[in-house]
Amino acid sequence: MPQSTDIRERILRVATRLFATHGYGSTSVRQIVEAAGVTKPTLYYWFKNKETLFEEIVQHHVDRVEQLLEEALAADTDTAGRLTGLVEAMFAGVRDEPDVVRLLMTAHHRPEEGQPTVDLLWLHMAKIEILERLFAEGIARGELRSHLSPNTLVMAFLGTFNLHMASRCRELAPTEPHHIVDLFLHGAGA
Amino acid sequence: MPQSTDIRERILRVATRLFATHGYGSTSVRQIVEAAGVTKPTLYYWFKNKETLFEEIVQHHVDRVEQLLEEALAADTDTAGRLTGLVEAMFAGVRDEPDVVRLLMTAHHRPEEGQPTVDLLWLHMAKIEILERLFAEGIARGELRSHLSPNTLVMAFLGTFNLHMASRCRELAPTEPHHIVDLFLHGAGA
Amino acid sequence: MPQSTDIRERILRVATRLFATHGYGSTSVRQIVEAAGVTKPTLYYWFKNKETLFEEIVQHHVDRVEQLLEEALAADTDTAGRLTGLVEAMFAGVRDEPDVVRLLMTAHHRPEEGQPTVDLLWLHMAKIEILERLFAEGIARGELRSHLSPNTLVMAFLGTFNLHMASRCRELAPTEPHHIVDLFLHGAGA
Amino acid sequence: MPQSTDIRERILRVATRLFATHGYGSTSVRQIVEAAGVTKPTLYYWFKNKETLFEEIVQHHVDRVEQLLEEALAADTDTAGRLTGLVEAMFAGVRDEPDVVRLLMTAHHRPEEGQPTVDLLWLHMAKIEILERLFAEGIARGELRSHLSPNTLVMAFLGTFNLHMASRCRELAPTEPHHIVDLFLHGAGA
DNA sequence: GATGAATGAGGATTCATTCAT
DNA sequence: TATGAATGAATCCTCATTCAT
Repeated sequence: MPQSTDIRERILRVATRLFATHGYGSTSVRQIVEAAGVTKPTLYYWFKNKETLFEEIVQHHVDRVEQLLEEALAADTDTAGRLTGLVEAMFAGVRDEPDVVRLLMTAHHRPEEGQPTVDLLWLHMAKIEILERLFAEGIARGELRSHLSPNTLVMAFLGTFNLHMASRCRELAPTEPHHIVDLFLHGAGA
Repeated sequence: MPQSTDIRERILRVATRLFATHGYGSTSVRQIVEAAGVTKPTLYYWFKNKETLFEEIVQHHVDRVEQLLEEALAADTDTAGRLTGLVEAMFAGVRDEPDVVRLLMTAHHRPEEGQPTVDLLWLHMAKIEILERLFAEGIARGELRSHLSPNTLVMAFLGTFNLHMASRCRELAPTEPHHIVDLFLHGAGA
Repeated sequence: MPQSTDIRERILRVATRLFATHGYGSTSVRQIVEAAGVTKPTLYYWFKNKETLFEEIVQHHVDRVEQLLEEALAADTDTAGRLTGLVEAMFAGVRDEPDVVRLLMTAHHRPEEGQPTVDLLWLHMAKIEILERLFAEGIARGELRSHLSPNTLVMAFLGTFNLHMASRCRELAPTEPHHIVDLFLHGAGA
Repeated sequence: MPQSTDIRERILRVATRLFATHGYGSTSVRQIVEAAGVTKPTLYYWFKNKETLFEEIVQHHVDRVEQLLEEALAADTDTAGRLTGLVEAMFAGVRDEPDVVRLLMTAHHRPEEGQPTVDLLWLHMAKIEILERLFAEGIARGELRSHLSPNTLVMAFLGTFNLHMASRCRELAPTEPHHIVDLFLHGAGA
């Protein structure tokens, strides 16, 4: 029945994979429609053009990431628990859709000079804001060192975290989240 | 006489900027030659084709990064000092050539299906290997906690570090390297 | 009930305007249906295809023009009066549907090589025939110079006439028809 | 040698014919390059795009027409002689390049909504201005009736003239120019 | 060393048209 | 009657690349 929407979803799925694999400019509309098993006019029936298709994909996943962040912040535990929960949720998301990380790492490109569609900076800004609230609460509760700039904290946690997800050499071990948060909270020093 | 090499360098410089700004596939040879003020046959005189031009650029900067890593490792101080020196050196490099970070973040794309030219993974592998040696020495000297997997350490440090360089919102403060290393060594916990 | 015919008429009206403005080949079916507020299958329900839609429009206005010509010829006055009446009637028609002149001036194009749908020559042939009868009568009555070829007369009158209608810079003045016919009959010479 | 410019000229020649035959929108770039025996990139090497190719063609012939008009005006004879010379020169031009008339009759279309590239009105304005000077001189010399508006004179002469050139059913007879001017000056009335 | 001119292949997008509903 | 969804073929244009000079 919802055959129609299925086609849209299928296009989105294969486009995500292709954009993530080859990048925006190196992915042709022909590649997308052939992989999706549809014709070119069908793609243009559902999407205005290649660029808005790309933007819709990016925006969709950006929204999902922010949602995960909000949920982690809302958990009823201490900072360590919240951070662990966040990492676990993100790892699960990556496990389900492995292409997304790569896609988001390329989303800061501007297909057309002029309007910065989805900038990596902007992308991080949203994440950063949410994380800063989390860390501010942690400091207020006395669970985090107060003399560190919140931004420095965010950079350390988010960077660690991004790199873990980007480098999927080995499968993400279930105990990994604990180690990551442990290292972040207690440091590497002896 | 050095006129000739100047042309080559100019092509490399503008190509770096364009590849970093638009990505490999969204940068055309025409854009490059127009920005460099040369003609297309001139570019093809100096470089085999677009792909090898890209690879040469990437390889050049990868080599520079590895060189910085090696120098940091060779410094005659403790682990904290080495890490601080590394961050400072990298920050200096980014200050001089801001496009490079963006370029390297996109270098994991495969322009042509099949031959993985310059893979992000491979890129990190080299970095990781060097850093792992640094951390192994730190553990051997008793300066780092020994129960943490070296890989986890690398991910935390490298990720933090990458993100700092990628987000050049504010100018990198001179005291920043110390804070970064401090946080890495002593953790965020109170 | 008349709803249905309204749709047909609306399509004809906007198609006339668009064909006249952009020409046959530069007017797309999408433009027409969007301007008419209908869907594409609706247009194809009422008209076989784009070409027959165009032909029907052209034929409709060609018929109207010929009708005006016949009526002018049938008037019960001398040649001067008939010509004046003809110009007046045509001016009135142009005032009501200003797009038509432009449309007919482009109708001599052959959308498809091979089948000359509506040829300008053919269009003029019909007009010319009728006008030639008018002038032949004028000569027979001794109202027109007899040594001029009827064709030359037709060309002079029809050309003057066409150009007046095509150039709608200023509103067509009510006294204009008299001047046009006066000039045609008595010449520009002192 | 001038092989290069030859290609440009060949493109212009066949494009003129095709635009005149099918109209701007119904002539494809593929048709043009195939008829010219070149490839598409070659056309785009010499011309920015289809629209500027069209505009250049139109402008070229508009310029030629205005030049003929100026020359006719400069002739050292009376008004009748000047008009006859003008008609003869135009007929000669049409004989050499028969497509041009049809082309100019379609040039009032606006390929893209917004900027009225080459408008028929504008085209006529230039012609009209020059002819009005010619007629003004004729009136000043007492060779033309003075109570006729110059604009009416222009419309009559230019329209007659246009139609003669557009309808090339039979070859333009050498004596035709005299008849045309005779009719214009002395009128059709007995 | 460097270039004007050319090309085969492919880019994104839209065309006129139709089917199943 | 009317439409949402789909299509093969064509649109204009640009791609990376090369050759003769």
